[in-house]
Amino acid sequence: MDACPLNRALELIGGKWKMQILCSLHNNGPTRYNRLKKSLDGVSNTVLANALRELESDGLILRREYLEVPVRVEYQATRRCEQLIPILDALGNWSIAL
Amino acid sequence: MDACPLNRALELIGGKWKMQILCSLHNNGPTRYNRLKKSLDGVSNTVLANALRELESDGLILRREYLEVPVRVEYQATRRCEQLIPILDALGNWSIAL
DNA sequence: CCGGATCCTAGGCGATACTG
DNA sequence: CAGTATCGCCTAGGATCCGG
Repeated sequence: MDACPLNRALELIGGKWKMQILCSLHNNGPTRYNRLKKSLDGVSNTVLANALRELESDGLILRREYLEVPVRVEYQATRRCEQLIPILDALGNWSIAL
Repeated sequence: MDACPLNRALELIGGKWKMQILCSLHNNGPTRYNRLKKSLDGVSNTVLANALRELESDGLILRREYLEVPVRVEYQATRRCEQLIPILDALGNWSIAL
C-alpha cells in the first residue's frame, strides 16, 4: 500500500537486460549497436532494440545517428543514468557481501 | 561480459514482489502471513509463499512459527535485509527525482 | 491460519529472415 | 549497419481448491 517508488524504478530499469545495458554504456562510453549487442551475451535484436527505445524515451540513454554510409548509430549514458550507477554499484556490492 | 554482481542481486530480490515484501516487513516489523498478503495488493498464495521461502533461504527474512491453535506465523526482516533498505531508498528516490 | 497442489494465461524473451 | 517483422516458446505470475 506504500505506492512504493521502487515500482517506478523497476519500470525504468527492470527486465532482463536494461541494467546490463546501462552498465556497459557506462563502462565503455558511446557504443555502436552491434558492439553493444556483442558485449551483452545472448540478447536478441527484438529485445535489445526495444530496451534501447524505452531507455531513450525514459531519458537514460542518448541515441546519436550519424548519416554516413553505412549508417552509424551510437548510444551513450545520460546524466540521469550516471546518477544511477553508484546505486547499482551499492546493490552489486551488497549482493556479494559476507 | 562483466559477470555483473547485479545479476546476483536480481536473483535475490528480483521478481515482481520481493522488494515490496522486504519494504513492508521493514516498515511494519514482524508480520503475519495474511496481514502481509493484504498489505501487498494482488499477490496470490503461490507467489507469495514462494517468494517468502526464497527470501528466507537467502537469509533476507526470518520465519517464526508459533505452535498455537490456530498456527501463527510471523515474518521479519533480517540484518542483511536492513542493510539493503537504504539502497532501495536511494533507488526509489532516484526514480522520482526531477 | 498457513500455505501446498493444480491448472492456466499473458507477455517477456529468443531465433531467424528480411529491409532502408 | 541498424534495426523491423514474424513466429513460437517458456516461465513468472495468478486463481482456485484443499489439507495440516
